[in-house]
Amino acid sequence: MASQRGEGDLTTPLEPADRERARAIPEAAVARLAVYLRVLSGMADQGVTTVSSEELSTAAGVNSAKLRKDLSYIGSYGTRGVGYDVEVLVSHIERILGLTRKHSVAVVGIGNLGHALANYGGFPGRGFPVTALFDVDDDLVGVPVGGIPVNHIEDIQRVCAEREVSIGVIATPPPAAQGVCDRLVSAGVQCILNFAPVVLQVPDNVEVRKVDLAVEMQILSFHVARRADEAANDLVNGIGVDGMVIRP
Amino acid sequence: MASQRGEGDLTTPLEPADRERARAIPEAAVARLAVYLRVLSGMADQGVTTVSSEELSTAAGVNSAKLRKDLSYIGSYGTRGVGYDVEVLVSHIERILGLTRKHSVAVVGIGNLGHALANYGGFPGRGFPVTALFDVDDDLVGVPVGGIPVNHIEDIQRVCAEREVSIGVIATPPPAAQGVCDRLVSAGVQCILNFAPVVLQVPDNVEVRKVDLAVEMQILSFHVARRADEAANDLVNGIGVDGMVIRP
DNA sequence: TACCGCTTGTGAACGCATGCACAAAGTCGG
DNA sequence: CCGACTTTGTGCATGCGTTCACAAGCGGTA
Repeated sequence: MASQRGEGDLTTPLEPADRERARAIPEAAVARLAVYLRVLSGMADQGVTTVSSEELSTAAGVNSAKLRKDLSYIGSYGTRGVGYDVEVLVSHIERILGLTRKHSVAVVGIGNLGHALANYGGFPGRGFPVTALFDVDDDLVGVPVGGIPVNHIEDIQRVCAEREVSIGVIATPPPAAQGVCDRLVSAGVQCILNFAPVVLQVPDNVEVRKVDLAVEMQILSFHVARRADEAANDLVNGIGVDGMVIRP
Repeated sequence: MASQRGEGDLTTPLEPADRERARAIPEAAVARLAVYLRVLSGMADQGVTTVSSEELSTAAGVNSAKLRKDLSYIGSYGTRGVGYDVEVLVSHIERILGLTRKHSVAVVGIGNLGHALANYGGFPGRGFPVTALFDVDDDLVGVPVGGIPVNHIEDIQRVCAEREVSIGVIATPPPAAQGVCDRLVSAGVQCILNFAPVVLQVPDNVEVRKVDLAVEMQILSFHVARRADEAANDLVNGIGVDGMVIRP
């Protein structure tokens, strides 16, 4: 048990054992870890010190076995017969997710969405300070939004370097997205969160996550349609909408 | 070829063959179909009439085999040796995704994000008109946002019924989310898009999709950390940051 | 008409993620 | 100190999704 680590030390960030684990964590599990972390933080705020996999999993909306497996990816920090120490788990997940380091965020495209993002003011969950804003519109340049003055998009490279931006958020109209993305990449940004409904082309060393409202809506639409369809289907098969069989 | 269907006819929406297929489409494939649809629409606008799986797949950022399999879920609409007719594919995907019907959207929580969403004015991709806005703040009630006056949250049930809302969007602060969700559900809304960082509890017949910025950021953070870690690891193993071996 | 080249559609193999079920391991009460 | 109870951690089986590879099918050409 020779662990316990300082904050954001980039040269020796994790013990070798943890390091190999970090490689092996499935993407899906990483997303859930973030959810567990939020639930755990809430519990810690309420003074809860210990939690079982059963409690935590229901609060996070997953299967308890899945939860335990997810936690096992990052090591064994529970006590059999008791559960998990909330504080320990929180700090351990934070370390695995790299949250001991601050991640400076730049938002590009200060339209409606960009405004909303900038005004979140330090992203939800903290640890993600927005330190730079960009837009093409000269009228916006210099105007402070959420306390930060907007820079012109031409200055991306310089400003991102100065402020050590590690995450770029693209909130531009679709046609501008790829160009902005290219600039962010050439400015050394390796992680991009893309709100524009465009498939971005990036080099292998850059990580892109996309948030696509249109796609989300259309997935919901699909389910509406499927349901309406099943209902119609059941009707012609003699089953009423309430599940009662009409013609037995 | 006894197909071709009218618009949003809820009683006989799909041919039996299509109906069974719709059940079987994997969730992941549905999400990609929405992406294909967008790419195809763009192509159609540029006058492209035919596209091969290879072209379409690279434009959509996926493997060509995956694309063909995805399309096979919705039927065989390609021509061997030639490719797919863009128009045919567009209208077929639209039908499968249920986009021949308009889906009325309600946004709850008119803060920064709610404003941004309301102002999108008919959601990206069209076919998702925002027809109702809600907030608890009395000062907001009656104020038009994006052309639609805000209603008080107490009136959700009545207004949603009147305007036949089929999709509810939750953009409230976290503590309010579950309450709002419950009201939407009791108002008969069966599809919810949740922007609040909360795990919603809903009955089985309700479909929830969540957009969680904090989680997205944390996933990116994880990759930043993993990368920094690999770099450190490679350094101690004698591999420089540019991939060159220092001590062979 | 018969051949050739191109592209689709899909059977089959593979790999990843999920869920089950249980042994291991710890606590607590007597 | 021991035994009963609780909860973790994980080996294993199952199912889903992705990828490969190729036969089937179509248009163009001679």
